Amino acid sequence: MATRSPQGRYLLLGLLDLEDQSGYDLKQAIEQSVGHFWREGYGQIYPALEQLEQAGLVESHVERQSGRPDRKVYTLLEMGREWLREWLKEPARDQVPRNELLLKLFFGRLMSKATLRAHLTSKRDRLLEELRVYRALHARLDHESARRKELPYWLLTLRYGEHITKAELAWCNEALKQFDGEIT
Amino acid sequence: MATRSPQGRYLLLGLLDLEDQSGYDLKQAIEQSVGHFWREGYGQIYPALEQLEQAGLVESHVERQSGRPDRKVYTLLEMGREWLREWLKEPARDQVPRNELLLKLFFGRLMSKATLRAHLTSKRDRLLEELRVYRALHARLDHESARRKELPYWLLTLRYGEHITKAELAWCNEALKQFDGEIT
DNA sequence: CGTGTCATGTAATCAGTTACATGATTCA
DNA sequence: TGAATCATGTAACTGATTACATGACACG
Repeated sequence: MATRSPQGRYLLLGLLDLEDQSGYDLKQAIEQSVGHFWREGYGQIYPALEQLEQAGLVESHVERQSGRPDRKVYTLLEMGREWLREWLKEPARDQVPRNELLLKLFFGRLMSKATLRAHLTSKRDRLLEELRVYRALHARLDHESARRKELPYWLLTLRYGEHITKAELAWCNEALKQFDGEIT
Repeated sequence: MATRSPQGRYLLLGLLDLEDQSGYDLKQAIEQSVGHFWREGYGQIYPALEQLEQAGLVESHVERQSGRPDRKVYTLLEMGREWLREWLKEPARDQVPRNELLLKLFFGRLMSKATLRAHLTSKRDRLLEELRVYRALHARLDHESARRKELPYWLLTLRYGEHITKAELAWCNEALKQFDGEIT
């Protein structure tokens, strides 16, 4: 496992540092904690866990369950914790930007004003929904994780999302105002 | 070419609609026009152009040059323009979010305050630089493209970048203030 | 004389998504 | 009876990045 290996692995290490859990649990945990800025599917998680185990960064044991499938629960090993710490020190690279909406709007001259507005209002709706999710998350964090030492960091990433979403919303409304009423 | 084929193809069609050009030109054009929200490398562009030609959406002719390599210049065909228009009507999907900086900050408890601040200040510096680029782009557009019909759409995407970057900057400063002075 | 620009492309690798497969239990 | 949840995984496909290869000219 080279230093430049996929960042998703470190996410798994980081979550396992908080709590022992299975691949299935990890998927859930990802959605609920970092889901607004990072996503992983099972197709990434399960093979990654196996590789991490082979590399000696985590270990696993099978928990037998009655009535439902057995769980394979992973534990972070000291070596894994060290890899995680090392990774945290390295500078973060910006993701390659890829914004499909902007790509379409860039060629906005080729579409009708109605389509243009539809793109923008649909985006605005999704943004409003996102804001609601953030508020719920915020409330849940304040309530359930009030005394966790990690809380300030979790709030930091949450506030990022709120800042960005509000900015997108402002842009959206500004754009809609600009094309408001224009026909053709 | 199915409807869900890579969006980068449509970018090529869109740029070819503005002007006939070569793969090399397209790379340059991408960087200078949509570079802040979309990137493509030669490894994508050249094969894509060939596929577009085979699909009958563009055509090419070779321009001989003395002293420098020949250019293969592509032209958008009517069918390509139609594909482009159809694509523009379809709703844009949000990209999968992947923010490496936030991923690290989420596990901020495992790093020193110095590292945390280093991550944030480095991000802030990059954001300030981005803002400068936007200002330059803004000026160039106002000056060089003043009478282009596409200008309002180009400005729309530019303002998006400005909004977002400013929001990120505000978040960054807020975060730095929060961890200011904290040692350990 | 080395670096950068112009110009086109291929091949190898790596990453990511989607679909598929299994199978018991719970809930409406 | 059918859908959702729990739980693990594989295989196929698609997409993206990186490195490599070529070669002339211009600039300092």
